[in-house]
Amino acid sequence: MTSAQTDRAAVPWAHTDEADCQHASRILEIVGQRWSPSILLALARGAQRFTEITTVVAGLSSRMLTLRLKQLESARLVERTVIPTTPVSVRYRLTPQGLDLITALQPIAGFVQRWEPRDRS
Amino acid sequence: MTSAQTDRAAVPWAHTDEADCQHASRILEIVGQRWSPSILLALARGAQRFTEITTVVAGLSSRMLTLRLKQLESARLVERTVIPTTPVSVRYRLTPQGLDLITALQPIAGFVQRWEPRDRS
DNA sequence: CTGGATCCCTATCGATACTG
DNA sequence: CAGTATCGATAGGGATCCAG
Repeated sequence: MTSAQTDRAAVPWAHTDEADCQHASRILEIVGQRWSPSILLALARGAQRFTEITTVVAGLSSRMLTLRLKQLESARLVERTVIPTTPVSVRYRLTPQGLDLITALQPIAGFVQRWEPRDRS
Repeated sequence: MTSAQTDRAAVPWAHTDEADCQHASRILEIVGQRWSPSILLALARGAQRFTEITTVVAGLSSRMLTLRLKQLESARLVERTVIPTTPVSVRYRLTPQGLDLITALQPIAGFVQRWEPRDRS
């Protein structure tokens, strides 16, 4: 129990190096942004239209949604499709990568449920 | 069911509700902060002293470390222990909750390795 | 060694108004 | 419907200096 009482071979994060951490940080900084989780959740649940997302996510302005969607799109988590009707409609969908991220985020939900004080009525 | 073509019973995030999302957002906003992942990683790998962390995490100033540690502490992810030597030394450790968070963050590392383009310029 | 206090610049956000 | 433009307030972050 001197410096590291943990077994490096047994714990998965032991061989997470700085480079991985940098990469993970970028993802976490995107996902950690305000509104990002809510937007991803909305998309995961089937929302596709711009206005639909602003409706589902309470308090989200169109301005912020635009900003977030651009980020998520350049992170290749969300795909934007323009359908040339009149007027044009735009559809947003999670990419396979985005879906994978949602899956990777699931343990966080579990963590929250384990530790967050549940108010039961 | 309305417009969701997904099977609610099959996909785990389907029954993630807004409340869970709010809770998860708070965690993600903390973890997504600049330096937070690096600090958590440093602690997970055995760093305990203040200066040790600033050394391990390149570019991290004492000011930012102070701020982040306070956040992590009030989120109950990190525990601060003062050892009354002369001069006093302070030890930071991950709480069980903090360790659990690290574990919950592991899939993110997996995600990154799956999708991040390996840089071979 | 472990921070706290300032300064100062920038990024971010919300509100509002406007457009094709 | 799906955004863009602008503004003002605030929060974040780096640099620097200081203190117990």
